[in-house]
Amino acid sequence: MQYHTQQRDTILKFIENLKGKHFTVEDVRIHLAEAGFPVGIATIYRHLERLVAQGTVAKYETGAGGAACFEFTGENCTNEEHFHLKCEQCGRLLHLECSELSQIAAHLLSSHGFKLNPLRTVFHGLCADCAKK
Amino acid sequence: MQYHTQQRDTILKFIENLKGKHFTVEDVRIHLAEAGFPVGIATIYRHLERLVAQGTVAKYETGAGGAACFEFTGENCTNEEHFHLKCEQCGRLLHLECSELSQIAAHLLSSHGFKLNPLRTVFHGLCADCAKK
DNA sequence: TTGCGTGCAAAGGTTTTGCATGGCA
DNA sequence: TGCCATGCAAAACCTTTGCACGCAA
Repeated sequence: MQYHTQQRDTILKFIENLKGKHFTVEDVRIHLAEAGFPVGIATIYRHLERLVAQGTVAKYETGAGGAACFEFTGENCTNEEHFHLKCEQCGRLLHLECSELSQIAAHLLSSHGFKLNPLRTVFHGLCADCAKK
Repeated sequence: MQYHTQQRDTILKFIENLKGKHFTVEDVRIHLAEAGFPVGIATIYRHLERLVAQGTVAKYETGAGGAACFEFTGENCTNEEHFHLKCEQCGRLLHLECSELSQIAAHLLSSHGFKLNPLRTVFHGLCADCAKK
């Protein structure tokens, strides 16, 4: 059973507006605090954990030491074609929609029996901007 | 300038023998301690950091909370076709050599200007064993 | 009233850093 | 001798957990 609390609603409202963008636990905490409704970090972690388990939110672990990134995906999440690129130089996390890339999920499954989770997979490398230099 | 120390040699000898396998800082520390030549954790971190910068060792950050995985690749590292799969259920980090997959690196570069670093990229999902269940 | 949600603080684990000491060149 | 390397301990960082209290149903 799940209660409706002010904290839950406030968190949900904030991250729903970030659909298509990623955020960290700190982002949520700071925003809520600045909005005049501070919420404990543990509560934010607990809600996000639950939302991830439900599939409403995706979690990207972009490397030890740095904070994890989350992203609101919504209930009917069909973004199989949505990938993430993490630049090793500038540190940015970029979004990439590419149908060609989604073929690799099919390949991994049919040829290697591995069921790829695009919502957790992050490609590491150099972004176009940084590669120029 | 870089000095030749016993610690450096001992660490290098150990991880060279692990070529093709991955290891954590703890693995190194425990092995060296059991071998009768304990080395401080900070030293292991500092050496691995340097080796990663040199390109001799690859580092995989397999998720916050868990320890990072390293892998000795050697100087003339040509394993562009070598990828890693991390199972979300059993936690294993699997190696995968697949020429078809290496095409995605080419695609990312030509179509999106992103220079993929296979040595840092980890695919997340369910391994064949866990997917059966 | 029942029991989940909340928040604080403490604990957990990994990694980094400061500083005095020790070893290589 | 000069400088880098080492190791210990402390700190930093993100995240999880224990526990008492508060609030939703």
